[in-house]
Amino acid sequence: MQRKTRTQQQQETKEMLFAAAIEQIMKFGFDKTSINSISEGAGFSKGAFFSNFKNKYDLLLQLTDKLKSEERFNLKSALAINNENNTISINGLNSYVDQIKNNTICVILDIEMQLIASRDQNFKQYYDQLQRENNESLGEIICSVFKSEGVQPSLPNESLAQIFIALTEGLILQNASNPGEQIKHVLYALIEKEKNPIQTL
Amino acid sequence: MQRKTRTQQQQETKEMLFAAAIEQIMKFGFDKTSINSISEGAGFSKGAFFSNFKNKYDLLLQLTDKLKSEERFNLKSALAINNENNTISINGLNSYVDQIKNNTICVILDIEMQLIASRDQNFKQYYDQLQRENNESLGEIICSVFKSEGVQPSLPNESLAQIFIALTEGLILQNASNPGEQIKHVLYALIEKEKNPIQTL
Amino acid sequence: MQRKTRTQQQQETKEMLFAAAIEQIMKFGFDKTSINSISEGAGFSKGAFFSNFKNKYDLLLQLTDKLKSEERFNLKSALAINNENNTISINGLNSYVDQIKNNTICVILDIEMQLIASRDQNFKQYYDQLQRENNESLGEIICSVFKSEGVQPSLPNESLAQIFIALTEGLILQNASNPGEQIKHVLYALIEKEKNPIQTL
Amino acid sequence: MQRKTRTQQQQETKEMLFAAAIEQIMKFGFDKTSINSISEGAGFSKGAFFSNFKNKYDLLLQLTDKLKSEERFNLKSALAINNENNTISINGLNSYVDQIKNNTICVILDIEMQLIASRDQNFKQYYDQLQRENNESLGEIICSVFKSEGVQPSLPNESLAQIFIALTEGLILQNASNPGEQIKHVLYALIEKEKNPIQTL
DNA sequence: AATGAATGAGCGTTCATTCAT
DNA sequence: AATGAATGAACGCTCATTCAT
Repeated sequence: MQRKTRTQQQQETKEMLFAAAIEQIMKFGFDKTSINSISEGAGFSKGAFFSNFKNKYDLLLQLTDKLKSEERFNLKSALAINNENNTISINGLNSYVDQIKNNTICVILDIEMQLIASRDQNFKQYYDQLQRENNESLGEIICSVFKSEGVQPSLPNESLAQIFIALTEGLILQNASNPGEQIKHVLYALIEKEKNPIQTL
Repeated sequence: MQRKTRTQQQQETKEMLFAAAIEQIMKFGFDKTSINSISEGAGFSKGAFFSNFKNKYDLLLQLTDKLKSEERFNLKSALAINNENNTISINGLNSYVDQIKNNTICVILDIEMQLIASRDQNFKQYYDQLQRENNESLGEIICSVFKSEGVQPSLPNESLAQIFIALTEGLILQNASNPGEQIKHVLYALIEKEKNPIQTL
Repeated sequence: MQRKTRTQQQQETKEMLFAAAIEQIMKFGFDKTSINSISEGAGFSKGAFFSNFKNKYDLLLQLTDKLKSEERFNLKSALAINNENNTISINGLNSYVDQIKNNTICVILDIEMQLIASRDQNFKQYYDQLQRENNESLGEIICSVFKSEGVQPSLPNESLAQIFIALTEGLILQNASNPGEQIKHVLYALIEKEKNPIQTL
Repeated sequence: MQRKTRTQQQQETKEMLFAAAIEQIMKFGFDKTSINSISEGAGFSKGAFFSNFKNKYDLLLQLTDKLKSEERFNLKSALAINNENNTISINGLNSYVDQIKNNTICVILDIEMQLIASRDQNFKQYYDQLQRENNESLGEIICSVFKSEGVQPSLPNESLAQIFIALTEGLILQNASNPGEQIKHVLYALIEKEKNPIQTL
């Protein structure tokens, strides 16, 4: 008796192709990652790739969708916990930052995607649409941290999310020594700023 | 009497190749930019390219060197003015930010280079060495701004530079709506933070 | 009670595959017609193709057989009518010519097959064997026309058939404006020639 | 001292590529002839092909142009001789027919091209334009033969040319036993027909 | 009988690089 | 110094074919 249906098996193949693609795009970049090496990295031949993706660009779209979905799931989970506790402490964000910090793969991949988006209008629309939703969740989370400190951010949630992402990805890309500490430093400063609103620089 | 010496002519050829390379790497990325199209974009044939660069990788090194040198020159100039005035006001940085903000080309190119560096150890060493010096100057400038507000940054100059770059490049890459404003917002917060040192979050 | 036996169903599948194959080979040529697109054109997947044909070459053989059989059937029918009437008038041939003229599909397909035959000895033998029999019938028919005009052709029947086919297919392939008229013009000339046997050019 | 200039050498390369292409398209057909095998057949690598042709379709266009030009040259030469003698005897055409008869290559290639034209509108226009001019010359030649027998053809020159080509190519494609004899047989008939204009079939 | 995932050879094409000119 | 023909590896992709279902 077979455990796996055909559909399951194909899903597994696709997951292995995704995994190999992520690994290689991270290592070599999208352009230098060949369909052949993705397939072989996943333990298949080229044909398996084309049974699962229409072409290389389709892989990019599906991979972006997958990664952003996972990101969305993680963010929504964090928000769900927030709803239970009614607040997210800075310590809560700390662990998130630390986790992201280690996740160089995601950072490099996301920058790669943003770079592709900056050069390909079609992909940009696709990427931005997925990113916007994630930014909303991320913005809410950061906003929550502000509120847990008793302040209201004067920047819109989207900006908070973008600043957070810029810092996280930028510092990791620059191989900065303590990205997590520095992100927290900036966040503290932004929260403190709201506590002392009398700034007239 | 010849107007241009041979060396001058070659230098001009090289400059045109650099210009074409910058334009195309920005538009298409390093991998998708071919030597042929760079050469033709500069008004020459492939041969001119190989008379000026050992190979495609050599172009990357020389281009990085060139761009980072120019950046260094700009930063040193800013510092020189600083030495005259003994300080750089936030307004001084403002104009720098505004200028960078418009300079999407440089940002995309620099991110491309950092991405390449993240995947190529040899290039990473080359890039980091050039970047380190620039970070020092940039750090000094930002430090100066802090001092002009009467405070001493608690972060090392290098971190200040890296945070500044992360914000600038990250926000531009994300196509954020007011990158300049947001960068300033963060900077003000960091300066304010130093004014109210009693943070114990 | 089942309407169709299994054999009937399979035969229907095969007919649909034949129809799709004819359409696509005509449109794109044998080499550029893929098994996949034939199958999908027939409303099936690749699997149906390989259940009905050993491989692509086998389709070619069976399709040739099918088309030549149908041609043979048509020719024999025409001959049968001839046997009743004891003669075929030129007008009888006219309608045949007119019908062929419109049947560009058959012409293109037949030329395709002859071209393949000219390059593939195995297929050539297969094709020639089928064609020879059809040429005999066609030759008899044309001979009949001569006889209906009271003359005996001096060319062997096979040559008459080959000339007739060469004209029909060649003129259609060249997109000549009135292929039917021209074919008749030539036929009349050949018949007239037999009426005036004193040619000494 | 070098005998061959660079341009000459490239021309020679191109000629060898043409020769190899002709040989292989004749043997295997256009679709089954690969750029690689053409190049290797000519003694070069793939790169040489792409230095001489934009792509495979460009080869088809240039090859068609070349072959039709040569054909045009031959036909014009035959007409020039005609102008000297003021007439072309049937014997003159005989030798032409005999030569064509042996030139199976040209026939197969031309049918291949007509088949491609029947499926590709762009190529059809290109081919037809070249063919039309050749048909004019061929029509004139055949007309001349009629005149040398003291008659005026009742078919337009273009039709005469098309009938002649249909017979030549069609009989050769069918592997008919004496194509030359049969073509002459038909031509004689057509000429005789003009001598006995009272046909009322 | 029919499906369609997977194979793997092969194709057209691109492109960094070499080198004779 | 610059040209551009030629090389050959690599790429994205197609497709006939196999086979477990």
